[in-house]
Amino acid sequence: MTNFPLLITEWYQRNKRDLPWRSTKNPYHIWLSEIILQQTRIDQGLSYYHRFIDHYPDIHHLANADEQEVLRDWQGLGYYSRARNLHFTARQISKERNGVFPGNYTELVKLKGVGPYTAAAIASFCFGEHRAVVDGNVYRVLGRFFDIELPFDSGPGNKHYASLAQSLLPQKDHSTYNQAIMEFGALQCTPANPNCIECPLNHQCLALANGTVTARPVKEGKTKIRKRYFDYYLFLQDGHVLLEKRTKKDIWQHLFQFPLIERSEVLSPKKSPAPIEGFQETHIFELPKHVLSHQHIFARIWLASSFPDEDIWQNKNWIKVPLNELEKFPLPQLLHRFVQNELENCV
DNA sequence: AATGCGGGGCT
DNA sequence: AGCCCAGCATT
Repeated sequence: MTNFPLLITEWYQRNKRDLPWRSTKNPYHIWLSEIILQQTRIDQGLSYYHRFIDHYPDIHHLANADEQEVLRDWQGLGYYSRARNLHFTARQISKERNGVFPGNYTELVKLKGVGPYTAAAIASFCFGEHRAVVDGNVYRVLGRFFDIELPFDSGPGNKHYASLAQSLLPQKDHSTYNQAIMEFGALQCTPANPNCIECPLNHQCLALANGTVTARPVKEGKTKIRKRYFDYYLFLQDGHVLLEKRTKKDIWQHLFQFPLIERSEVLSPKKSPAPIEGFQETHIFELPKHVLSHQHIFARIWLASSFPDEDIWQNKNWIKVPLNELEKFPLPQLLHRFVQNELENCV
């Protein structure tokens, strides 16, 4: 038996941050915050949370918005399927359930974009269900305190962590404890440089006693990075540009871009063929290397000061967009930055 | 069970 | 350069 939950909760009362979703049980607000915070740090997601609350005060506003508008508000946050699932689920709950969220884990986990973690969080925070949350923080805190050698990203490891977390969940104030263990992982038992010296659990932490703190939790999957080479073609004439929508199952699906040709090797300006008949570039922008979790993208933008004849590209899914409407189209972050920082120099 | 999906921050 | 982040959907 351990007083682990009590110590975690007491630490939380002394150290918790004041965050907007901590002072409500509104399922719409909690759900929105949890979707935004999937694989995303609070510092990065907070402004997006405020923007969505501002633009879509309740779930019906979100349901009645256009998907492209939602994607535009999500621009820069990454994992864009979250935004599409958010919008889909808002429409579903608004139309089919009159805006009322499912009230328990089993029903919540059926929603698109809501998995075991998010369903547990909503069930616990909004409805007081006795259900332990298991996120990256929980893997780390439990993996260290109990010095768990089982990888958390394996089948057996996943089940072990889930049942351990559930067994530790107190009967009283379990919702607060769920918040507490995640906050403890985010602020005290951090991935790098955990503050073990001042930790209230340092006398009972098995990983600290065994000198395995930095080795916990164990993960078996390793990341492999792919290099990609993108040639964008920016046709700029009379205050208009050509855009195309990404439709393939690939990065940035459903976002827009300048017409793109992907090369299989390092770009050679002399050998790169023109994207279309009559293309004549006037400038080449080298974009900074775009570093993502599983790929590095080397991109350049070829600028042409005139459009090709429309009958040449009308069979492609390219659209002609006035520059002052460009901001309505969700772009990948590397193109958004280019538009913000460089495009005005071309016009 | 394994893989793909963003962008930012840290070591 | 590699790992992590209030994970999930797809295959």
